[in-house]
Amino acid sequence: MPRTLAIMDRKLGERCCDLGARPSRALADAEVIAADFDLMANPIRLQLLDVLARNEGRVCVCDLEAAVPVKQPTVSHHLRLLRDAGLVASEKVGQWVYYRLQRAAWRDLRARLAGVLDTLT
Amino acid sequence: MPRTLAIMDRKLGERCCDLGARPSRALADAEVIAADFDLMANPIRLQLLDVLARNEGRVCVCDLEAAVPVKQPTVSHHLRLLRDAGLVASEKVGQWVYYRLQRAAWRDLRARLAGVLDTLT
DNA sequence: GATGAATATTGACAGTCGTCGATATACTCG
DNA sequence: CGAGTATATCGACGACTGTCAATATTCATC
Repeated sequence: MPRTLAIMDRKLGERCCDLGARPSRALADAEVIAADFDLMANPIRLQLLDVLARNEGRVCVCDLEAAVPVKQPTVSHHLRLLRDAGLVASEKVGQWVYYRLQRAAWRDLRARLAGVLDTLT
Repeated sequence: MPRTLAIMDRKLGERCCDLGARPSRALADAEVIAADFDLMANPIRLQLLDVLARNEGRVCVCDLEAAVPVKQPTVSHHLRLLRDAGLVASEKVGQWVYYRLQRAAWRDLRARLAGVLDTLT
C-alpha cells in the first residue's frame, strides 16, 4: 500500500512535500563521514599532514612547529586530534617525539570520502 | 649557502629541529581546501546532498525538510551555505523552491580534495 | 640531583557553529 | 483583499573550536 509518490514521478510545480524523500544514509553514518571531513577541515592540520606526507617517519614536533604559524601548544593540540583519530602515530626517541602518517588508516578514510564525493558528481 | 640540513638526510634521534621542513602549500591555499572540507563536515548537509544527488532537479525544500531531523529554519540555513558555495542552485516555481546539485562545481571540489587525499596515501 | 630542552596538558578566552522560535516575505486561492 | 502555505531571515542561546600563556612531565647532561 504505497501512499507516497516517488519524487521522480512528479512534475515540477505539481504536488509538493512529503513525497517520500529519504536520505540513503542513516544519521549515524552521516555523522561518521562528517567527522572524517571535519578532521581535514583545518588549515594547520592540512599543513602538518603535508609535511608528514613528504618526510616519512622522520618528523619531530619541533620541525612541525617550525612549519606552521601557530605556537607549540597548538601544534600539540592538532597532533593529538590526528593521533586520537588513528591517522598519525608517534614514537618517542630520546627527548624527541617523531610523528608519521598511518598510511593504511588514510586509505580507509580516503575510500569513505571518495564514496561520498562520487555520488555527488 | 645552505645552513639547514634536509630532513631526509638526518637519522632518527640525531640533530633535531629547524632542519627546513616547510609545508608545500601556503597557508592561504590550505585555508581554501579547509573550507571545502568544512562544507562537507556536517551530517545534515551530507544527508541533504544525498537526497539531492538521487533526485535530480526535483527536490523542494519541504521534501528536504522531511528527510532530515532538524526544523525548517535549520534546513534553510544549511541550504544557504551550500548555495553560497555554489554547490547547489535553487529555482522558484510558484510557492515552492526546488534545489539541485551543481555537478560541475562538485567536480571541481572533488578534484581539489582528491589531490590532497592522494598525497597522504 | 640541578639545569635545560622537548613535548604534553591545563585553563582561560574569543570566536564560530548548529539549532530553534518568532517573524518576515512571497506566492496562491478563494 | 484576507487567509493559508512555503521559504527565508533574524535574534538568541548553548556548545564547540582554535589559540595561547603558564605549568607539568620526561629525558639528557653536567
